Amino acid sequence: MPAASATPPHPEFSPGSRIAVLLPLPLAGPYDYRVGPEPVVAGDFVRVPLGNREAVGVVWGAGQGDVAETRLRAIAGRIETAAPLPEPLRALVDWVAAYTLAPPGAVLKMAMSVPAALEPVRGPLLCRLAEPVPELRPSAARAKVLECAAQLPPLTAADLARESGVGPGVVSGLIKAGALIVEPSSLPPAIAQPDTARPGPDLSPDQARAATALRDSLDRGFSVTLLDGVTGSGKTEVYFEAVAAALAAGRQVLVLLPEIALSTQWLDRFSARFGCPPSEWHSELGDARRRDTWRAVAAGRATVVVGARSALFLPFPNLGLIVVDEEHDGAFKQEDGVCYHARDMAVVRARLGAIPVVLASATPALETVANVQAGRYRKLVLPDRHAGAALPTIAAVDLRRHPPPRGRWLGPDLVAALTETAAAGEQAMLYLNRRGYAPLTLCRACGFRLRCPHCTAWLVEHRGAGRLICHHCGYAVRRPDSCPECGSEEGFTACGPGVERVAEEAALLFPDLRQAVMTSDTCGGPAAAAALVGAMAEGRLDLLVGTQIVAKGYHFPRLTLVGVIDADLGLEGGDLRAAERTFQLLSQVAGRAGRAERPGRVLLQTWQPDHPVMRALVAGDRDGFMEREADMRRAALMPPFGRLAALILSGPEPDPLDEFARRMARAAPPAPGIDVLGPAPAPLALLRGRHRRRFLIKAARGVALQPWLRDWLGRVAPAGGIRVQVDVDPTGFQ
DNA sequence: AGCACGCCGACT
DNA sequence: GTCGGCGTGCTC
Repeated sequence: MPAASATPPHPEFSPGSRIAVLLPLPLAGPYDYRVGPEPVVAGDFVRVPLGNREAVGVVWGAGQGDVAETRLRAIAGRIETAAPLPEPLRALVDWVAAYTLAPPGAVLKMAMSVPAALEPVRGPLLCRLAEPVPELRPSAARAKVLECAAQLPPLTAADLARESGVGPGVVSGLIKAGALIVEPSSLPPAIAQPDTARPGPDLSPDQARAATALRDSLDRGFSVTLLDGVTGSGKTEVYFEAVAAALAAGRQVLVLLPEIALSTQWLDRFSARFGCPPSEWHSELGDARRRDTWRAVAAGRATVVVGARSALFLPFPNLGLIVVDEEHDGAFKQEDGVCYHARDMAVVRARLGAIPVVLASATPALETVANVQAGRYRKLVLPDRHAGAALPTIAAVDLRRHPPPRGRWLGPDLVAALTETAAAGEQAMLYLNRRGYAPLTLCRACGFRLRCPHCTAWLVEHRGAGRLICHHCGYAVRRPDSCPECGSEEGFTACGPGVERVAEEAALLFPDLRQAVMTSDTCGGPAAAAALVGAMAEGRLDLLVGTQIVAKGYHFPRLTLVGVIDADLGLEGGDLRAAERTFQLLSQVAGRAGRAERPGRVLLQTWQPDHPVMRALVAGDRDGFMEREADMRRAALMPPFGRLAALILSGPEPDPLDEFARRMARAAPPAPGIDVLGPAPAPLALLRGRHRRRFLIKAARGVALQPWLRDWLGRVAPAGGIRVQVDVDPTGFQ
């Protein structure tokens, strides 16, 4: 493998010495062990005794020595089938653990997510004839073996000897002489290698300039480049050129996408460019594919991996480029377990591996924009849509002046636009970021609202599934016959719209249109999503009604109208990033319209057409909007101009939880530049049957937040089933 | 994460 | 009188 020198050598530890082994468990740190009779190197996977069982861990470095020599136990053995965990990945594990305050072993667990990959390759070793058979001293016994090997399928050495009627020594002699080749019976599945020699598409001058700049960054160590291009500007084609160049240089490439399971169009484009699909990495992968892909990455056989955020922890020995596409997308933030932001950690991984990282977006995150302005990230701009297509026109529809009829959600302007689009034989999309039929159901007699017994949330009616469902814990019930509160059998009223209800209304108004609903529940798997996307792209549908998954990077050439049912939806609930996120989502949805010859238009139904988000969208003033957002955050010393951490306390009973929260508040060590806000009920005060309280910690930019948090958390010990979760740089409202 | 140790309800 | 529930604590 060329350029293997990119990975520094692994320090070796001799037999009998004391080493640190990190186990994929939520322990405070690595455990010390004694090296057995064989030396090991840092990164080696080893089996170690742990209590009365055995665990697999990774040699992390020299022992720390804080455990008595007499308590030290010896390593049970080295796992020989796996290459050592590459140094940059070990460094990333330590970095992420220190930054997120997660136990290092919990982070390592993400890098060892496929235990089966470390098991020895199954199946017996089989012998087959070498081609060509080398010159060797002939003998009758050897001739018999060679004849059998030529005529029979591959056999084990013992079987081959028996079939040939010779002793086992003859066969092993032939193996030693190179006339027989021994291979495991279950060969790793072959992975098609991308063809970098295939010519890429014709690039516009802007695209070509950006592609050249990205290619040039490949052999210059660590760098971060924001690829900032309007929707439909061909960012993918540009970074594909950098991918091709990295592959041609013999390096591996990682592309992170927010929702890989739904990215069939991306996969098609990759195959069209490189002649074969990339390796995929996401949670929907089957066990066998996961295991094979992990091994292929570790062995350097998988050269391009496209994956969700967890792909960041794959054991690339030779990574040369990382791309984070749709870098602004909230799906890159992991909210449970180890809370990390894959975009930011991709930047760290790139720095630790001394390689470039490309962040691509039409609506970059404010954090990224600030990093560009501070000179930490470079920016490449694609100002125009590809192939002469124009950006769609965006108009706000004032629902105060032109409301839909009572109980309806499509206003007269949107209905007129849909009529025109249908008459022109073009496609339309209706966007509402709310799954199900209705977000709230209440009793006709007493007004009681059906709520989840385990969460602070209303039950959402899913009429298609015939259920009321909690979107937070998955609790589902059939619609009750009588009110659980007053017992009335008068029935229930559905309040507010979900996509199902909008689709129902559209079907009523436009019975001739071929329509489909696209949400995470209607397209359960990648195959169903691909089918819907394919039907839309090929014009077998006229109208697509969907949640935010319809916004994700799809290219529907015949789509000219996008209607946003409730543009204000994301603005509720004092979230720091509500405006920014709404702007990004609506820009992304709007960007689906008019991507080919026909111009596109977008109607935003809103109750607040004067809101800065709506004004900016209508005026196409992204940069002005982001500047004003930045000004507000700067004035409030909020991220990225200050730092934020959230502490979520949860427990089975509210009273002990509140008592613990008060104890925590008293224990907070005073420090200049750090403000502790709370405790307060967390935004979901009850989730999955657990009560939740939240602290927000606000710190100045230069303050070392993690040591302070560690100090604080060390002063109080939760008990009675109470758990404390730390989220450094929280993004959602948790 | 496992697995053991340790204190309170329904059984032979 | 025991078998077994899962709460708390330890594993180099």
